[in-house]
Amino acid sequence: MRVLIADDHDLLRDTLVMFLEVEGKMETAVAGTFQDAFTRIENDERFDLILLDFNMPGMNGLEGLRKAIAMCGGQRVALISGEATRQIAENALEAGAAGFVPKSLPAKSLVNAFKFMAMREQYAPIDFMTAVEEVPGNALADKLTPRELQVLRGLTEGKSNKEIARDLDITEPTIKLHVKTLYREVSAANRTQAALIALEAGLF
Amino acid sequence: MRVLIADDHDLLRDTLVMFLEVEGKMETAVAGTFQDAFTRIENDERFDLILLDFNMPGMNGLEGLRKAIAMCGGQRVALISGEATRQIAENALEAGAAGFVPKSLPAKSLVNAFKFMAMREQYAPIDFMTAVEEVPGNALADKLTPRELQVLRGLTEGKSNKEIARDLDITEPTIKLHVKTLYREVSAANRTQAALIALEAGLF
DNA sequence: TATGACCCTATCCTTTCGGATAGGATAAGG
DNA sequence: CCTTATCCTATCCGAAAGGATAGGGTCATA
Repeated sequence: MRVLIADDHDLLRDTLVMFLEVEGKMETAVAGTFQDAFTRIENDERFDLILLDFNMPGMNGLEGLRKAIAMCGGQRVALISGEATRQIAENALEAGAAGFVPKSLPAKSLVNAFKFMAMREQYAPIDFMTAVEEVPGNALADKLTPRELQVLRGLTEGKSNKEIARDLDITEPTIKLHVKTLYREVSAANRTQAALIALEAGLF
Repeated sequence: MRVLIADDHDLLRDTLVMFLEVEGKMETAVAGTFQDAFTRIENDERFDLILLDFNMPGMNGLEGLRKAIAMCGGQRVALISGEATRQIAENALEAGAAGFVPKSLPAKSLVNAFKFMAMREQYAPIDFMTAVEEVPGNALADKLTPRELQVLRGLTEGKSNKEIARDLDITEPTIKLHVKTLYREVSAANRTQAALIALEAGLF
């Protein structure tokens, strides 16, 4: 089984390669940037699994994932990340990724996940996908109406009510109302706190 | 040589442990949260090196580092991180850390760095420490006076001018002055943006 | 001793926020 | 049909925030 690992953290890459070769009897190839990975995919023979880091240089989030999936017809492409949210994982799976692997996964599970994905199954750790969903404090997005979420996004961008009003093409008084009710719903005392809380919760 | 590795990414921890034991002939112990690490330090025998992840649960940035250094008298405590900025690394070293290890370091170098730190030397990768320095936008903390930094911290906590004034035991007009000048220095249009910029830059 | 950097206080004024309240329109569901 | 939820508009008012300016104090350094 042949695996390509693309991650800008040499430390993880080096140790992971060693682990996969010893424990999983896998052949490995590595890349440190998206461009690296890209050229390897173009030139080398086929891989049973391609692992792309979400935060690596050139990756540009899900854009890189989509590009990779599109260009290496049929080869399995999975996402790996230490920081990504459940939302991102879901989007990746929707985009046709072979799976999502958080770095909080034990190394042994990783080997199993790899084999699973190479068999053309879609993988994502259940606890990761469900955990965040049912935490009440983090169901933040569900407590807000679509409109309030749009307003909240504006707050997280440091915009004034007037600016948000212009962006959403509604009047400022309306924005103020949404802002006010939104404060209650996320337990914020002012717009800065609301922005911080939203970011903390992984929204946007 | 005995090493404690505290990181919430099982994947890195597992593979790193294996690597260190095989390549570096080191004994390892692990922890997944700051609390875990804390109890291990309290109960276990002494370590030649303790490695703390900057982003792990309970760590709270540099606060956890300081706590660890203070409580395990004489033992070497180093910081590891995949995302931290040069600024954070510098602060860590100033706080008395044995060193700073970015996850972009090759695994082989890591073994050497560990041995180096265990010999009571202070370690930080030169390229990492110099590279970011010449980016003008990231010298953020250096552009602000100590007082302005205190005020900025208040902003990142979503506090009002009045609250900040009470905290720092100075009058509100003074806070407003610092806030205003601070905006110019970090290129913010309002307090929310200032808070976001500060957090983005890795301050606090 | 003089200059400059930093910190503090203060006043004035305008804009923005944030809260309270009172409506109206629409769509979904009992 | 009525209720409820959501989104919209609007006005009023007090409290913050933000900008401009004018001081005074300390301390290090030239």
